[in-house]
Amino acid sequence: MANLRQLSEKLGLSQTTISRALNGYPEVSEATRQRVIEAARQYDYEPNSSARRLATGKARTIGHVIPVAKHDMINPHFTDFIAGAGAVYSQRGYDMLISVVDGDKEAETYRALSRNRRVDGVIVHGPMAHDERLPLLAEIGLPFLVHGRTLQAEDSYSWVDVNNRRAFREAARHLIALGHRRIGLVNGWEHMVFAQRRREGYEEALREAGLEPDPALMSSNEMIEPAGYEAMKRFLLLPDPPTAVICSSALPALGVMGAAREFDLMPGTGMSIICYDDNLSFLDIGPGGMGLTVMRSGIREAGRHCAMMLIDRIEGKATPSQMLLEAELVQGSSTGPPPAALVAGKTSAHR
Amino acid sequence: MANLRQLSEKLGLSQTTISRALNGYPEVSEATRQRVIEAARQYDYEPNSSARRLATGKARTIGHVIPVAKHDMINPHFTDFIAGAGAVYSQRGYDMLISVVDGDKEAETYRALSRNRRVDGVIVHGPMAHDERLPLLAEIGLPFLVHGRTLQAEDSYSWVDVNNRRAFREAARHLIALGHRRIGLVNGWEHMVFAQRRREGYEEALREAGLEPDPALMSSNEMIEPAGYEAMKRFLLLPDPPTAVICSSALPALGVMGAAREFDLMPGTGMSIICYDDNLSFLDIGPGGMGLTVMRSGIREAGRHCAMMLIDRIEGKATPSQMLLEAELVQGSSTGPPPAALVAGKTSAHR
DNA sequence: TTGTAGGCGTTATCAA
DNA sequence: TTGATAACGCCTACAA
Repeated sequence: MANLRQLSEKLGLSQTTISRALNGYPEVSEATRQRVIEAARQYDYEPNSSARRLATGKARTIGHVIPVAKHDMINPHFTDFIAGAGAVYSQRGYDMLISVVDGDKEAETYRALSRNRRVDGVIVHGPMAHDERLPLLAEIGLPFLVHGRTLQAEDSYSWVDVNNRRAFREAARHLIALGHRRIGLVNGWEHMVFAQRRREGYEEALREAGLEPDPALMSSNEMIEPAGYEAMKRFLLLPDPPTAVICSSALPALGVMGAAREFDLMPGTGMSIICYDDNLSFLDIGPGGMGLTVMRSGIREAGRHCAMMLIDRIEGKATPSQMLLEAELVQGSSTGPPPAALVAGKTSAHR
Repeated sequence: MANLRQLSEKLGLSQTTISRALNGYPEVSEATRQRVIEAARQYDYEPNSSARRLATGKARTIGHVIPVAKHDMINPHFTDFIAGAGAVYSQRGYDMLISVVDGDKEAETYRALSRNRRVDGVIVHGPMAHDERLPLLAEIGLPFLVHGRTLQAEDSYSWVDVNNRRAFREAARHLIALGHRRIGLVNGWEHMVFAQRRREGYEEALREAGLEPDPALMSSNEMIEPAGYEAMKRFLLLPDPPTAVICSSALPALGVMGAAREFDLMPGTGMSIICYDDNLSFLDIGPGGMGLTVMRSGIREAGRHCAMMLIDRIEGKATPSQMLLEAELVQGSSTGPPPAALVAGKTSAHR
């Protein structure tokens, strides 16, 4: 059955009543409602979404704008994020609109999305320290939620973020407690705020243990396999190489492991490794998979939270709000006391 | 400016004329058109998409349905595919709708998408040998294009696929020409048609060289790192291990490399490796990246072709059509004559 | 070349 | 509890 009118003629009821029955309005009698619902199923009727959107003024759609330059990398974490967010959209009757645009057309795209009324709100990905998208979205009045935080006024907008500073501080503390004094950091690009925060957490832990952060033991790069490999190799060629390393993500961790292996350093005994783990579905680096000790906070859950909070906001069930997720340390076999400490018997073995 | 009526009042023109001017109809005078376009820009007017969709009956949206079970893996190739498809959608004024649904609700989702008129067509991902989605979509009359092929009547529907059989035949031939006789295959799950075709191509090449395919040298599994590792390890523990291996994808290739390294087999001299390469933006396994010899066909281009062909079809510019992409052999440093042949001097070095 | 009027399929207001 | 009727904002015959 194509539309309301036809169904109403079939049933001898007005379109109004049918609409009300189907949309759960209270004023329609239970008998009528049942009859309508039954008929809708029988005749395979479903409201036309454009018509409904036009009438209600709601798009029931959330947008994700993905800027991509020609041969740009596209963030592999995105897949799992949208798996989480998308599941929530489906449950709550929203559509997910993904807009892949040239890197320099992002602002323009937000403007168009808003003018068109194609979306009720957007999720902002990969926030920079000072991100021009936030004032833009505020100006055009498009509800948004940021996955991550900027350094702008934190409580003026909605976000979902991981406590990256704490995660990396805890990781470093864990290694320090095991006896490590030379700890490397394989980080992402620091124009991404989360990477900055991660370094800060790492440095905090070092300093509170009386260790001075050494720039030679830090790298900031794309979070991909070769970047991890190169960073680790550079570390290991130092006169005073690290006995442990903290890595920012699963992909570079593969490179880190590869480099360690080239130097015959077994994870956990020759070299301790802790990796931040987004719990990517296609790359299980933690115990159960590759067995690394990880700081874990699932990016799928982050996606779910983002979707829920933005929808609540759009539906007026919440005001701008924030959520700080904590990463959890999961013991694998890639951490242990440093080789020197083992020999000197300075530390008791963990576990 | 919110809508057409307001703009028409501002300009002292009818809504009709403005609509025509903006939509490029020929009958409006050039002077008027310029004036309208200028005013639209100035007042920041853009047509409401729901209204337009309702009036035209076109959604200008392409759907992608992604079935995901609770703790399922979500295909990492998807990211690059949608980067390619999404770029085309943007250029041609289409929206991309992604529907993440429970694994068992896929059919229901297609039905809803169609009844609602939310999309003009869909891309079908990950076709099975006999895929029930195709008859379903044909029945409900929703235009679709398959990324890959089923074993159903190939010219009855539109698809874009890689010539997987040929790619793997060529890869195997290349290794055979180098002198290899024991060649392993690290494949994906064979309920995916492309994996079947890959094995067939591999077996063809072996047979034409008088080699009998050995089940002990084949594995079929999820295309992730640990699967590659386990398969390779199993191969290497055989009494008569392979001297070369063909791998289905970048992620398992990492595992294959890792296992080879554990056995002190250098890629290219101790162990030849050819990998099928989707040219994932975040994992460059070919020359320039990890340096493997690869059979390459970019999945982003595949996404582009899918999008273009489906849109052409929807807009009546084309009938159902098919496109078979060829993978290209790209020489890296992971292939060479087998160690035994080197010693015996049976083969001249390649290149 | 421009304008009038009706329709697209819903939802929402007001009256019965 | 139900029903007319008027939006919602655009497109498109048909008329001028």
